[in-house]
Amino acid sequence: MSDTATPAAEGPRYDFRAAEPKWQQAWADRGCFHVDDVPTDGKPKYYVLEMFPYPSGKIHMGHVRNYTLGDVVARYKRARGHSVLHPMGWDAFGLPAENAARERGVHPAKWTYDNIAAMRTELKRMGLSLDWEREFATCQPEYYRHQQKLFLDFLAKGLVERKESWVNWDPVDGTVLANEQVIDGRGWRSGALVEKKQLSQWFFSITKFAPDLLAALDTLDRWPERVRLMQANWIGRSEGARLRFDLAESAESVEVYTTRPDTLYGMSFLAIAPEHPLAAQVSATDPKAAAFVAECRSKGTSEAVIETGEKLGYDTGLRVKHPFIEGATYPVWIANFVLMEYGTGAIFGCPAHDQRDLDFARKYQLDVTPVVLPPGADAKTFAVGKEAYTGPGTAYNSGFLDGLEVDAAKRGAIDALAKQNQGEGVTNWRLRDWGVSRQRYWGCPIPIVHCDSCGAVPVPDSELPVKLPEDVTFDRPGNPLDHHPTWKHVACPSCGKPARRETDTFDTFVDSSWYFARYCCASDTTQPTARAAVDHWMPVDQYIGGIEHAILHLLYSRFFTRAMKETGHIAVDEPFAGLFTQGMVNHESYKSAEGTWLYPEEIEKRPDGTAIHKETGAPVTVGRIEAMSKSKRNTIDPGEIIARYGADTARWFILSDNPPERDMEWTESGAAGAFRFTQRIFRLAENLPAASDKPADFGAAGRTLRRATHKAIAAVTEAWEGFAFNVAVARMYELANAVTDAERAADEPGLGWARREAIEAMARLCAPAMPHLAEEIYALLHPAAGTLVADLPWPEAEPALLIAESVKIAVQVMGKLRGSVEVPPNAPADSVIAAAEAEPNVARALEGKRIVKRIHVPNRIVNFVISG
RNA sequence: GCCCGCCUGGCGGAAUGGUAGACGCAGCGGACUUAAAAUCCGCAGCUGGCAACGGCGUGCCGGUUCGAGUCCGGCGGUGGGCACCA
Repeated sequence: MSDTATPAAEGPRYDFRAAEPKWQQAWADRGCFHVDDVPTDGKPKYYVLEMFPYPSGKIHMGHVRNYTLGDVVARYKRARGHSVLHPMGWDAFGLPAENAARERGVHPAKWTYDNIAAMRTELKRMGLSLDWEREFATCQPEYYRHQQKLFLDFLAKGLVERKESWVNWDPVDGTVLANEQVIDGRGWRSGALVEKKQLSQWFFSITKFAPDLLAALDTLDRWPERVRLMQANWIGRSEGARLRFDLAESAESVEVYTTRPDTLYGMSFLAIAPEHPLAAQVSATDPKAAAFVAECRSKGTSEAVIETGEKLGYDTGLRVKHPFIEGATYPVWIANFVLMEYGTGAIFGCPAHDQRDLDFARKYQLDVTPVVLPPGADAKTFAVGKEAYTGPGTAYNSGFLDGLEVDAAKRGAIDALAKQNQGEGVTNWRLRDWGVSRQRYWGCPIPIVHCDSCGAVPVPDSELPVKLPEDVTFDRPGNPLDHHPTWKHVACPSCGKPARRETDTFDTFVDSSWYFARYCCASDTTQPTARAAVDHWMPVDQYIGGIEHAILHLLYSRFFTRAMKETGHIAVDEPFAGLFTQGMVNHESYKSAEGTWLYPEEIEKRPDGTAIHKETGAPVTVGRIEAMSKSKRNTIDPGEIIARYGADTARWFILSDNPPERDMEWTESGAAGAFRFTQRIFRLAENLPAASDKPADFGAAGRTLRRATHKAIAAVTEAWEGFAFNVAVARMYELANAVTDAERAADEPGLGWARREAIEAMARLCAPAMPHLAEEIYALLHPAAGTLVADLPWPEAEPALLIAESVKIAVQVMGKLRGSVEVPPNAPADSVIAAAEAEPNVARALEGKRIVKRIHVPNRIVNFVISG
């Protein structure tokens, strides 16, 4: 070592507790991360956005990961010469605030703003390169007044509808859930079993954009393929036919949607959803039918069915006529597997070519007639057993369709139906309109007044915002806005007579469907978006967040952006040009002998991997690694980690563990290892010799180190660029190892200069990940400069130093490695092959064989193909 | 049931079709220390061999190729999304 060793018992040399606040202050003082709404600096723009947090009160490791990833991108792009918009705010409406009000008597607003204050402090400790001047919370009237304006503009454009419809009622949250928000028959937030209930509510007409929302997925080439697939499946385009079946005994008819009109001749029944109007009609006079319908409703959507897999039906006794076969009629069943929300709420059953229909037919002994003959099958012997045939083939047993392939038969059937005026080809979508009415207090009021004379009347722009009243009580279930003694009583804006305010508030997904646009012009109080600013910054160049938002939030935001474009508030169609979905942060879980979950700090790990309870010494079961959750007590508080190791260590470990799109495991030893690294590179910086002029020539050690430095610059740049953040970290460890080697090498002229070069490169390369340490080291190297790393351009590798002095070529015989030879880079093939043949171990393998072929890949490999 | 992803040492993982296991974590051995901590040096896929050197090896089976973790086909496992979607 060229310097005295670290004295014993001395604390960490790099004092992050002093350094981190110091540099955070320096960045703030210089306004490093501020950008103008409409910049005039001529730099290319780059908008980095991480999904804004719900203010629960404390940040968790998922936030640390999310915001670290975003900060790496923001700082890197900034160094690359972009003007970077990197804002932060709060998704501040939502049920937890109301739950807190009900449980603890604290007002939702106070609870929310207190939480925001606490979380802002914690976030600021992370040292993120944010423009805090753009901060807002969606619960501020200054934000939601513009949202109300957007709603009114959408309404005027015909993008909002009020519909009477069956809704999912969450009895615990006392709120309506969109179908998309019901999971296994339970509310996605409350977990309560959902009941069906009919309500009148507001819908955004997202289905009007279904074709475009689907088609435009192809343009999102910087989105993960699987997210695009998930959205495509969710939108669910299908081609089929809508056709009318006439009832045999009356003039009425039933409309059916099918994707397989080619199998009409294989029909054996017609089935309708329990919510279908015809089912209600039958139930009116048939108590058994009524009982069956009631049973289906109380069973909820799917859970019981999933468990039993049983398809249940009730034969109404009604019969329908076949559109093609004169005189043929089929029974009409009410079936629990037919969805009212999809297609027309009625299907025709062709058991031979649909598995569900087949299961149903077998259960109730209905006919199974195959009408599609698989290629090569014999029409006389082909039969359907327990598996429906859904593959390609030729129509048979199908009258005029006989002999046609599936696609041709579909067209033939549709043409015939159209000719008879009984049906037509249609495109069907799985996507449904977005119901946004919520019967709760802590949300954005829907700016509508209900008048007995005029109906639903929009609140005039001049009266916005419709503010939430502050004096509300939570002493009974239901919506406090509805209970409020005066708030809802207003004069009709249209006729002036007494009328009532809409007491529903918006789904909080509305708040998060346009916040990214608002950030661009957060200080403009007059309008939702200032076009010059929004047109400059949008779309978001890199959006980063959890995969759990792959469908709803992203799809709603895509809809909102289109609706805002139609109403003149934005120029783009797509809000997010680039999307990155991060994995979860997991941790081991621990259980005591009594079966209770234990916090990580309550246990002590032993070298063999087992664990004991710290206080009692009792053995502890080390459970599986799973998502951090309060109930499992396997949470790690980022605040404590930052207090103990500093923000840079937390950021570094979270980047280093694994690729950012995968789930990671937070480990104590990994965090400690990251901390050691921060100390190590600081020590390498402290041990540097004094600055000197760049020498004309370097010795062997100096040349080796300089090559390592410039290779690292190239490799880390590529890794940051490609979201291979764990690889970037690995390359910096390699550089640190190279500096350590140089530190230990015999001194030679210029080596000190090379070491300083390496450490300066290290500081600047690691700055996106460890910005405080980077500043500290840079200041150590340039005490008088007064320059911040945050303001420096990105380092460039010298191309000449990326070329190795010699390369090691692997030599294979028949694809098996037999040795290697050291040759100059780009050496001529002849000389490389000659050297390879001469290598002793290779020569032995070649002895007595005939070389059939010599393969030479420059700078990489030689392979001999031999015979005999 | 449908759709998607993933599968590499004890662990996280690296690897434009070209020396599999970089880098880190954990581990082992050593140096320093009265001792510990910290730090530094070294070892480390499995297997045979004293060694030189060999055999096997990226979930399994096959294919393409001079050469496959990587490309293709099939199978298995695992994780996720959606789900009676007609």
